[in-house]
Amino acid sequence: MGRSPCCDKDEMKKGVWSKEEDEILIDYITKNGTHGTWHSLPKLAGLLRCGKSCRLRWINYLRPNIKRGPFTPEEESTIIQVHAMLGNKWAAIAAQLPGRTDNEIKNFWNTHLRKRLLTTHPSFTCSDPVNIKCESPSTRHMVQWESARVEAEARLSMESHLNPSSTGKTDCDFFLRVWNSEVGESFRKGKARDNQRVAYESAPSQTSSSNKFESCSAVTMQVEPYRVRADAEEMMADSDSSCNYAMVDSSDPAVKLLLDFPFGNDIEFIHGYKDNFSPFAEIKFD
DNA sequence: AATCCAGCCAACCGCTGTGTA
DNA sequence: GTACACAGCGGTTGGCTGGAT
Repeated sequence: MGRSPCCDKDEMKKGVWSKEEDEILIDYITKNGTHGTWHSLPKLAGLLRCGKSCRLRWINYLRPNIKRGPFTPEEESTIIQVHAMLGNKWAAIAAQLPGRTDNEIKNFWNTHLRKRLLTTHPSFTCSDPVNIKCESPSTRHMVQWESARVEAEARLSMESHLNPSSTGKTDCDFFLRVWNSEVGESFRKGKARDNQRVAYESAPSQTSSSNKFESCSAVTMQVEPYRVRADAEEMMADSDSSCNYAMVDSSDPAVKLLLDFPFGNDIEFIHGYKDNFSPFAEIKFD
């Protein structure tokens, strides 16, 4: 088949954008929005750039609410943790950091975080998510997400149980925030595409996180883990008989990072309950 | 002062996913 | 079902900058 090029490259300007070009693009989008096609935008705006270039420039640099400057420690933690779960899904990671772009996060990871992790954890693998050994990416992600969600719910339920004065809206709901975000959404869509048989109710996004937290409580704690494992095992059997549900290696630095929450190490409180609801049941807790 | 080199980051390239005719 | 157009994503490149020699 073959496809016509997106633009006539000989006629197009490349390289760094000038201030004038930026102004033209901003002016056009301010007046007309980005509702048309990026393909036609440069022609309409009077720019000698291809549509892709305009889109990239707008998204990564010119659009409102872009956050510039160094990454905060909280942002770093978020990047490391989401990366530990998803791997090099920069757009998904960026969805967790308002104002940050996938390109910026990718660059930051490649120039700072990866080196730092390689220094502190020589065995660290840079692109793989948590080391659940399954050949099917969709299955692996399914297990990871469901596990993370269960653990987050458990954490919250336990915390509110131990601390009734808690509002239930703490930072330990990290995973649920992610789950309720674009990342979780894309995951759920991907899962639907995969046609897995797993009965999977629950779109947590149907309710607000805090509401869900208050309602899920102990029932969820008791039921979900078993269902998750059963579902996961069923999926393994369905999707790939050779797949080894060997679970994660606790020595994997990615797992350690995942478990190392940025807002206080509250992992201990689930130790006593790990057989009930830890998705990492085979991890040896210290 | 000149050169080299490594790090950073904006931008490009090529591929994939999705919608549509 | 097929071909195509387009948007979006992730990997890679190349120019710029600042520090070292």
